[in-house]
Amino acid sequence: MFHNDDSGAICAGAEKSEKNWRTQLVPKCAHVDCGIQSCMRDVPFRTADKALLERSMGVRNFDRGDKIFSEGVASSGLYCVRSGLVLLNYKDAIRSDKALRLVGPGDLMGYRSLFADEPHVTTAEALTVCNICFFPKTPIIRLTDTYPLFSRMLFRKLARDRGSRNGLVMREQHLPIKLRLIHFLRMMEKQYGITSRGGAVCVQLPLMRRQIASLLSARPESVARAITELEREGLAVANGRNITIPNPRALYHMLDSNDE
Amino acid sequence: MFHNDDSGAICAGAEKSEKNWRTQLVPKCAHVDCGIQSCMRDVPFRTADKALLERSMGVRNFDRGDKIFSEGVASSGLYCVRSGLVLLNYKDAIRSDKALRLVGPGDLMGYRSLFADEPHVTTAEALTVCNICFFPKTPIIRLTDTYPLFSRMLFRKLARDRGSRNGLVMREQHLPIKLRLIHFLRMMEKQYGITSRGGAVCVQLPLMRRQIASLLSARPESVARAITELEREGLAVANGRNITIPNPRALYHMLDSNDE
DNA sequence: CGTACCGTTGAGGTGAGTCAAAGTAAGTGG
DNA sequence: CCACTTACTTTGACTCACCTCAACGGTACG
Repeated sequence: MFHNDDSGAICAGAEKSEKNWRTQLVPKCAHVDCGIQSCMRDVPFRTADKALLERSMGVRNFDRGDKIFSEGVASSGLYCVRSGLVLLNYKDAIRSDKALRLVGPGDLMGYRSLFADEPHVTTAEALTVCNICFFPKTPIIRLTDTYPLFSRMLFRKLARDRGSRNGLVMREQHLPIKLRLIHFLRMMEKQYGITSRGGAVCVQLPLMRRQIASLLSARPESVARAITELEREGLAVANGRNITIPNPRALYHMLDSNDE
Repeated sequence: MFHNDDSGAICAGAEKSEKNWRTQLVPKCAHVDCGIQSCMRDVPFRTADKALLERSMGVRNFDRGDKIFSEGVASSGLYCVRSGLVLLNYKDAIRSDKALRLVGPGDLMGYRSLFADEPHVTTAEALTVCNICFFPKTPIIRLTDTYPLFSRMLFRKLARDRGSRNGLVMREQHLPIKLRLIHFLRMMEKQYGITSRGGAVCVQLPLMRRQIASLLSARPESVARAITELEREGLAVANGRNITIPNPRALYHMLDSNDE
């Protein structure tokens, strides 16, 4: 379970500033409104315990490029992305960086490290401006110990997150780059695509070619070439990080019948 | 969390026989002695609850090639490998089979599907004769609800399992085949290697070239060639599925300094 | 003794990596 | 506002690691 994309650094964004998580401006709604909330429904929290969670919660904004937590650092809690997009990186067998997966709004990070009680094996980097909330280890453990249902809902969420979404990117790496790219676009489109009338979908990717390439286990040049090829085939229109897919069904059809 | 290698099929081994899990000969020790036991230490189980777990536990043997559970089937519980080796397969974006990871003695299977309350996305196939025990969903959920510490220990085990071991195979697939093979051998050697005096290690791989290739996202021919090349370099001696590594440090050194 | 499958080796093709260079966009300072 | 820097993107030419296809030896099994 948990895969390796864990995390939970001590005051992770130390490189950003010494600002404490609490000092940051907390959005108007003081209550918990991130991914963990879906695990709290139906759980008969006592008022005091709910207050504990809310009190201990920290919220911070990160700029593009900021590290939210870093590999090798001990976990100090659970991170939850409210807005923005985060990339988890790890180091492979020869110690070079490799993108592992994307973490988006409503997703949790740092759980593997938290529950394993081991240092992070990944580094979380903000791809866009991010609003991220943080729950320190102690109250989280205390609440999972007190409320088994909360615990179960939390694990259900984690188990389901990994099941779908971009965890899949990693599993397709034996396919040709073009198919991996299509697969990647399909995932991004599901989460971030804007469908216009006519069926065309526009995705604004918050990743640069280098990062897409790392996710796909490829090189930036190869990604550029694959995109160019899709353009030549009329399956996509790229404009920097904006990609328009005129006919999604035609594009995804290539995954089913991989006849060039 | 959980990665996608989940599982927990209903009477999974239906293709093997209609034998119920309980009908199989249970090894002399009637108590729980598989991977889940490590999660039970220090947990203040009441006698009745411990008995419940033991009573509901099923044990079965599988022959080489048997399916323990299959993709698409709903989870019915948690599987634990006592002995033998199991391969988890999934279907990729173009619906062709791909090996995901190996599951060995003490490891759990089927947890993602169990906790996500979703069908299995993988198929578990016995690579060797396997002795596997099974805990039905209901008592497992009941016990995790009753004993938060048990729950936490269980998740800790799962989180730690994925962190190390062969989950890593998947993450190295952008490296050349030879390095992936070395990485794979290192993992297998740690678990199944027999070290003779002199430092040489002998590993008897229970996988055929085809399966190794699938794990490494490569072709059987390429695996054979990579092994041959390691032999030419004096780093390994292969005899079918027996591989002897005369000097493990020299072999693994290639991962650090990948200068051919 | 044939059938079937696994494992190995060879020959040949190709997808994708490497290297290099030019084009583009974004930020900086005068 | 415009040079200048810097980093990202794209394209081309070349190379090579790996895949494909095919043949052959070994072993198991009926």
